[in-house]
Formats: sequence, C-alpha cells, structure tokens
Amino acid sequence: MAPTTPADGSGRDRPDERRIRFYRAAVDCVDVAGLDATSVEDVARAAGSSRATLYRVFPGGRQQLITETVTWEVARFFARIESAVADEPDLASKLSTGLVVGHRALDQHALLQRLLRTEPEAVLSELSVATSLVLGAIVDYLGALLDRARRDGVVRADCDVPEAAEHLARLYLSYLGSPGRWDLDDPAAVGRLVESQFLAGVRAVPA
Amino acid sequence: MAPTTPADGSGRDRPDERRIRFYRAAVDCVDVAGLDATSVEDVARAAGSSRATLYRVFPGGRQQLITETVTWEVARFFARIESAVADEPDLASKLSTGLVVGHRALDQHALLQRLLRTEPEAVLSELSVATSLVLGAIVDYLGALLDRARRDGVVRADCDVPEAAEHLARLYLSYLGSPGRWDLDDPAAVGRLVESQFLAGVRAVPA
Amino acid sequence: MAPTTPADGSGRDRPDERRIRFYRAAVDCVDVAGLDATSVEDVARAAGSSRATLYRVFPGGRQQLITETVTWEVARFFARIESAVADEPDLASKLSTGLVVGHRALDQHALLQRLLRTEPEAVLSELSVATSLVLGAIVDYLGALLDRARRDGVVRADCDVPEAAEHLARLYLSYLGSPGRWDLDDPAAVGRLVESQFLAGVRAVPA
Amino acid sequence: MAPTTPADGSGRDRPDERRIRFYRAAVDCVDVAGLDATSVEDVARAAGSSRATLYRVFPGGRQQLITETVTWEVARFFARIESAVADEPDLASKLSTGLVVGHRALDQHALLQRLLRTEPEAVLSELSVATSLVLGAIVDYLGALLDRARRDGVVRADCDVPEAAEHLARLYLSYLGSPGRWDLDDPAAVGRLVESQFLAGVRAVPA
DNA sequence: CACTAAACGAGACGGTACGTCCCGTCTTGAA
DNA sequence: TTCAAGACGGGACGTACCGTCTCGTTTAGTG
Repeated sequence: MAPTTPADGSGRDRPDERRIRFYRAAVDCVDVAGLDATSVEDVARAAGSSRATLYRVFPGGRQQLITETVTWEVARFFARIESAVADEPDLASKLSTGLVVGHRALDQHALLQRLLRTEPEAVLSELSVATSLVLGAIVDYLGALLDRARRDGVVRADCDVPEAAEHLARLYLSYLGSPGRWDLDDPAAVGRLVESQFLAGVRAVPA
Repeated sequence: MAPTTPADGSGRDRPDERRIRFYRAAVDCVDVAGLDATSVEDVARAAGSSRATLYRVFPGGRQQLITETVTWEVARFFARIESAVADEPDLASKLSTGLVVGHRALDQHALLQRLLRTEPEAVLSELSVATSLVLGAIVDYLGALLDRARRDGVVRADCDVPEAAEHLARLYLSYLGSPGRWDLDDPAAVGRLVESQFLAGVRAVPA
Repeated sequence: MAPTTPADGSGRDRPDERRIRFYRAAVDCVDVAGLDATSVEDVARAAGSSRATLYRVFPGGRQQLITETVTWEVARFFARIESAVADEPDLASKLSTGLVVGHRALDQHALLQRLLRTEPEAVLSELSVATSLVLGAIVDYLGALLDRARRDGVVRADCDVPEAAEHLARLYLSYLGSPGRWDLDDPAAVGRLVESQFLAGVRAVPA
Repeated sequence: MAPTTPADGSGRDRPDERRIRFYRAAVDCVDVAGLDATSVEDVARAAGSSRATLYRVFPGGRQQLITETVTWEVARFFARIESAVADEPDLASKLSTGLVVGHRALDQHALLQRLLRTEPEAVLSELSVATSLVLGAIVDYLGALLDRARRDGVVRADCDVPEAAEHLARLYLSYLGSPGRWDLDDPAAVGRLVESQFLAGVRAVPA
C-alpha cells in the first residue's frame, strides 16, 4: 500500500501525472479492500496526497474519481488487448487471440476479479457504461479489418461491412464477458468458436 | 410517494407480501430520487413500515435490500417480455416481438431509465450479475423453441441446438441493451435484423 | 446465570414471590454485566419469565424494576446488619459491631462493589435516595437504644435523645460509606472511633 | 433552549471553552428535560455544535459527557460556597455560613433539584463519586482553619486536628445533604447546630 | 369432567437513541 | 500560491433496547 510515487523525484508534477497517480491509487485501494470499503481518504493517502487536493482535482468528489478511474482502467485493459492482437495476420486469428488474451487478462486482472467476486453490484456498471464507447471503438477497429478482408476476397463481397462489424463486436464482448460453454483457455476451442459463431456468415465461399 | 399499501386491509400480512412491499417501495424510491439518494429510512417509510422491521426482513441491510429488489425487478421485466411473446407463432416472430416489446418496455421502465441515466455505476452491475442467470433462462427458453423448430423442419437438421440457442440469447441481450444502428421501434427493421443477424445461420435452406 | 427458580415446584407462585424472583434476577444480572449492560430481556430470562410478564408486574418498565430492586437490596443489606447487632449488649458495642459488620458486608457485597467500581453513576443514587429513609430508620433504632441507656445512667441525663440519635446515625452512615483514615477491619480502632467520635459527647461522666 | 454561544464572536474557540460550552449545554438540557430524556443530539444542538463534534471531544460518548459535566458542576457548586465563606472571620461562622449558603444554593440549583426529584437514580451517584474527593478537599480546608484556631487558643490544645477536621467535614456534608430536623434557613438554629453538634468537642474550655 | 377466564410465553413491531463512518466544505499554517 | 493537515456539519448506517401489542397455549378455578 506504499504511496504511488511521482515518476520523477520532483516534489510537484504535471497535472496529468497527478491525476493518473490518483487513478493508480484508487485502483490499488479497490484492489485491496473493495469498492465500498475504499474511502476518499484512503485513495488520497495512497496517492501521497491529501483529501483537499483530491477534491481540487476531482470537484465531483468520490463519484467523479471512481468513474474516471474505471474508465481509465477499462481503456488500459482494451489497449493491452489491442497491442497483443496487432501482430496477428488475419481477422480470424485476431479475433481468436483477442478472446484468449482478453480472457486471460480478465482472469489476472486483480481489480476486476475482486470487484466481480465481492461486489458485482458496483463495477460492472461502470464497465457497462463504458460498453457503448468500447463497442463503438471495437466496431471501428473491426470495420477496418473487415474492409480489407473483403478487398482481399476473404470475406463475401456482398457483406454489409458496418453491420457485420457491429455484429462481431457484440459477439466478442458477449463471449469475453461470459464464455458460457466455451473454454477460452483452449485455443482450439476458441478457433472453432470464432469459425462457427463469428465468421460463418461472412466467409467468402471457397470457390 | 404514497406508501405502497398492503393488498388487503388486515394489519398483518404474509411474509412474502411484506417482502414484496419492500421491493415495490425500493423501486419507487429509486425511481424518484435515484439510488444513492435513497436511504433505508426512505424505503421503510415508503413501505409503510419502520427501519427496524426492514432490518429484520433484510438482515444484510441496504445491500441485501438493493440486490433482491433489482433481481426481483429484472425478473419481472423479462417475465413481461415472455408473456408478450407467448402468443407469437414461430421463432422469428417471437424474437422480433421480443426485441420490440423489450425495447419499448426498457424505454418506459422508469427505474432502469433513471438508473442508466444518472447512476450507471450501481445498477447495471446488478443487471450484469443477473445477466448470467438471465442468459441461462433465455438459452433454455430458446433451446426449446429451436428444438421444436428443427423437428418442424424450419431449422437445419444439422443445427447444434444448445450452441445456437446460446448464440441467439447473446445476440438478443446485446441488441436489447444497445441497439446501435438498428431502430427497434420499426418492426420491419427488426424483422430484417432477426433474419440477417439472428437466423441466417440456422434457417433450413428452402428446398 | 441459571434462572432463579420458584420456591415450590408448582408452575404458578404467589405474586410476592414472583416479584422477589425478579428482584433476585435483576441483582444477579447487574452483578454479572453491570447496570447499563443489563436489559429487561436479560432480567426476564434470568427470572425464568418473559418480558411480557415482567411488564405486567412492573408497569413502570425498566425504571420501576431498577428502583424497586435497589430499594429491596438496600433494605436487605441493613436488615443483615441489624440482626448481627441484635445480640450486642450495649450501645457502644452495637455501634462498633455495626460498623465492622457493615463494612465487611459492603466489601463482600458483589452488587454494590460492582456498581461502585464500574458505574458509580447509577447506583449510589438509589442508595442516596434510600438514605433519607434509612437515616430515619437508624435514628429510630438508635433513639430507643439511647433512651434506655439514659435511663440506665450510661448516658448523660441532659442528653437530647432525638438530637443525639440523629447525630449518631449520620456519623454511622458517613463512616460506613467512606471510612477515611479509620481501619474498619480493626476492632480496636473501631472501638476508639466509636468512643472518641460517636459517644464522647453523650457519655455520662463517671462519678 | 438557546444555544450557549461562544464567549467571543470568532468562529473557532479554544478547546477548553468548547468543552465547557458542552458542559453548560448538558446542564441546561438535563435541567429542562431530565437526564434520561436528554439525548446526545440535544446537548450537541444546545451547544450550537454537531453530534459528530461532540463525539470528537468526548470519545467516551454519552457516558463521558455526563460524568465530566456532573463533576464540573459539583466543583462549581462547592467553589461558590467556598467563596461565600471566605469573608467570615472564624471557624464557627464559616461553618454556619457554609451550611446556610450551601443549603440555599442547593435549593436554587435547578439541576440538582431536578435530578433529585425525578431521577435520583443517576445523578447523586456522580455526586457520591465526587464525595470522596469533595470530602478530602473540605478536610484540608477545615484542617487549616482548625490549626490556626488551636494556635489562637480557640480550640483545645489536645485536639487531634486531622481527626477533628475529618469529623467536621463529614458532619457538614451530612447535614447539607439531608438537614433532617434542622432548619438550615434559620441562622439562629444553624448557630445552635454548629455549636452543639460540630464544635462541642473541640472548643477550648473558657478559663 | 368439561369449560371458561385469566395468566403466560413467544415474538413481531414502531420508535428512538446510540456510536461509527464518511463525505464535502472550510480554515489554518507551512513550503 | 499551492498544498497538507485537520476540524466541522451533516447525514446515513447498522445495532440495540424499550414499551406495546397480538397471538396461541397452558393453568387454574367453576358449573
């Protein structure tokens, strides 16, 4: 629970860094004690700051602090997935890897784990709020991929790209959130999942 | 904010009725003032009871009250959809009607609206918790429908029913939650959505 | 903490016995847990009864129960001293024995000890209330003794008996309550105390 | 029931003043409504403060507040007597005046009156607790007086001063608390009381 | 011996106060 | 000026107890 120290040794840091230090502190605290048991005082102390300063940075108080922190953390979560997927060559492998990596990251993500386990009632909401934004981002990302795939002939020419992208994004988030009968730790199973549920409708018929 | 009165004029009612009276009171309060601004006292008063009794009924306190209330309300929400869908003849129309009715209900549902608008951070979580249960229920429901549809020859014989049911359920919840580009108020559009995104993969090829 | 059982085996007993059973139960409870930590429920259970019955016996509730119990216990306390003193032949020895026995009884009296130690704020009051009554009783008792002593020539003939009796009673209660520099466990010291402080003014001058 | 205002107009005052403001508020409340009917909230409001602050000042809660308040009030009570007695020339008149003034003060003291009348069960206890301290203080005070009186030849040379001082102190408190047959409003009677019961044994025999 | 009346145990309930905790605001003093 | 430190009012929480009430059962007297 050591205070998240500033990046440099200087006493004062740039506003953004200070803001992020609060994010980190909030994540740490929630990680350890849960959301309800985390007070503004706790976060301020963990950030090596005082409550007064926290309220100066987040005039909206606790509410704003939590909201921004979750948003920030979710963004980092998906950014990590995106970078892991960047190297994959084609759409199918990007989807598969995205599911596997995302699932593993979710497993190892202490914050989300903690929250989903003990207080599902507070955090997933934020995540859900973020969902629409996230969905849009993923739709854009997949849209670009699909576009290229169609030009490459991997995807049916009559495929409505935006529609299909949204469809894929929805499925991706749905399976990532609750895998149901699918074992996302098994790459082969994930491959089958992607093939049968995600891409069945868009694959170009092999001549 | 009139107290939700007991069904009958008797002073004492059956335990279940009293519990449900608390549910109703909680829904009303959250409806009016929001979740964070709703105190245990408020709910007790709205239920025509006292705080002490509320704590006797819900030893878990505020947490238990909220959790049970949201679960109860979500159950009622889907029960309403189910009954609206009961009369529809086939799978496609059930799905379409389910989307339309569900979307409209969501629009008119003051509680969820209120919560999604002002405090997304608390309620969707509950909903998310419920999601797994809800998903399971819908999967079962659709599974039975698909089974019969396959026997009737409407669905491909080689369709993996459980897999397809889960798929449909996921899509249903996803589109219900955030329709994206689709206008769920337009039955024709919904028909196209169901046909192209939901059933494309399972339809028996018309001989 | 076993319930103080009725004197006879019958289920119902005379009202007075039941009342006294409540007194005993209250004394036991206060003895063990202190006054503030003793609830009406505790006393009722210790008396092998129910709260409802206790309220039927003591309509004044907790207040009445406590008041009556303390009064009863104080009466018993002084009654014990009186019986111990009954056998002593003359005034001086009655006073001495009364001090010694009273002091020892006070030491061994768990209730008063407990109360004086942990919650001086509640019990001595009752005792103080009782004081006026107790004072009167002791005055009467000592008045009779002095009367006879004067007739016997042990006490000066010009002694104002009521005045002297009150004087002695005051001194008795004062030294019993807080012995100060006197060791009430040492009979010789008590003898000197009685002689010098109590009786110096009333002794007949030996011819 | 107007809030006891701070001495100066400043918003913040010295800790001691605030503490005393709580004392005064507590005395006022108990004065008006009785001890049992006085809640912590009442005292806080009467002190122009909040419950939270009261608990910060008195971590022991209601118990500590009451105990300290009674101690403070008793000290003020005797201090008032002491100052009234300061001008009297000799021991006898100091005792007489002390009895008269103390009796009158007791009569006019709303708090003690109130408590002795309605809830003897709570306050006298505190007073009793204080008794040992008070007794010691009075013993010291009277001891000094007696010492000088003996040097002046007013008191017998063989008088055991500490013993006599304690004796007088006990009598003083006893008669002050319950005057019995003596009318403490009649200075002549008080004079006789002091002469016959207090000083008879210590007076130097007029040559 | 059955039958009624009263006493009792059990427990739910409203109300109230307690002590704790935390939030958001404010002031003060030091860097 | 900016920040840390911390006091303060306000308010909700969960707990505990009180005093009242209603049940259903047991006990004791009476026809």
